[in-house]
Amino acid sequence: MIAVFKKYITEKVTLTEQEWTLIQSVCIERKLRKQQYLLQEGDVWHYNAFITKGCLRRYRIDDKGVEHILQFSVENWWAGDRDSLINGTPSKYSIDAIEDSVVILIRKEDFDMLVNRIPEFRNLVNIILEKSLIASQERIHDAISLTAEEKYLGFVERYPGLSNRVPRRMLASYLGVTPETLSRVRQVVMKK
Amino acid sequence: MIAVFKKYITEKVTLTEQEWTLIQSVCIERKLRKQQYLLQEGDVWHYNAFITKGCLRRYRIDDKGVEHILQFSVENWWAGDRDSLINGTPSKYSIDAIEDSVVILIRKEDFDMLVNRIPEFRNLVNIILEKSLIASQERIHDAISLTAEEKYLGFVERYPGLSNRVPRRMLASYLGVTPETLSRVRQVVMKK
DNA sequence: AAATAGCCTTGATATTTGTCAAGAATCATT
DNA sequence: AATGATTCTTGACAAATATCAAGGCTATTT
Repeated sequence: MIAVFKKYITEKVTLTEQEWTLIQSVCIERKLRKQQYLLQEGDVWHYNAFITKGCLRRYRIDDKGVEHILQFSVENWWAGDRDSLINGTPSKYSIDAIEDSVVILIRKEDFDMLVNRIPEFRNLVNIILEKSLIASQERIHDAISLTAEEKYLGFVERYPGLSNRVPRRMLASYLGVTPETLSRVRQVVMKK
Repeated sequence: MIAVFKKYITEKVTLTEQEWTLIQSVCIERKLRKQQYLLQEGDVWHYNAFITKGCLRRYRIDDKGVEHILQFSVENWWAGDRDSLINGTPSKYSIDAIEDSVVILIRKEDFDMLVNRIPEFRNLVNIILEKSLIASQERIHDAISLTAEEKYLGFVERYPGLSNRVPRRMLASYLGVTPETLSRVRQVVMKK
């Protein structure tokens, strides 16, 4: 499964063979069964996680016990809790697998080492950060501006395929509406 | 006003005198009258902007002509449109001054040069990026999870002072509610 | 200080979304 | 294939928020 990661990396940057060997040497592959936790609320997060297979979600649970999903991560994307990682604080989030998944973990110290030793890797990481931030801004815009229907259609357009892959109640949670509302929205959309 | 920027920088990282001189040499100071644009929708953004005085807002206007504010930036914070800056695409946002303001502009090429020549500066920029991303995640959570009242109280708590500094209709726009709703929410909160 | 314009609030009403409950459909396990 | 458990949908109703309209307040300009 590390081949997926290698493909991802080498498509984005050109590395020497030694550099890739160095990266590979700090990669930890971990399988996750559906429903299994990668991170539980309250624990401190020490890794960067790259998904080579499957789908994960990061979410929080409010006072009333309702889940709110901040992120879905599928193959070729990253997961984790930056806040906990950087500040060393207990995580407010939980991360678990929506499908049987495989992730590659790189410990924070190792990741920092890679960033310092491989300039191309640093660039890549920076670009990912920038893209994440731009995407977050877009999501904030949608959250404060759009109706439930617009949010749903926007999601389907932005992440084609994913809307059929995640359970509806989770999609509803991600969009910030109830499952019932999403169900009705979909019904209306179908008729058009 | 550049003294404000120097103070900001030197409080965060230690620089040699030459390094600061280099930074200063690419700083462009610009005054903005209240209401004046720093960036207009459709234009390409080429800078990083640091606010030394005043308050700016970044916003979008939807099909119905309604403004949606993505960000307020006050003294000692940054403004700009990363998306346009990085991708060279026309901006979806406008940025203008809520108060008479002073900003320091650094052209993209110059900024990249600083990042490459001054390792400490690169670190600083990275930390800012990380913090911005963490804050964005927090805002997404609030947007999809909280009621209007909770959003308002959260804002007041997170940005004390700012809620009295920006016009209420703009605060409402930032929170994703109408001015009328914010007005009513505040009325309820006052009584408690 | 007067005039003007924009902003904020308040009320009445409409719309959207949430809540609760029940039945149907789907999925996982045996 | 049968069972049970979860998820999804649908309906009736409740609550939250938006819309529209009017009046009062505030600030800016003259």
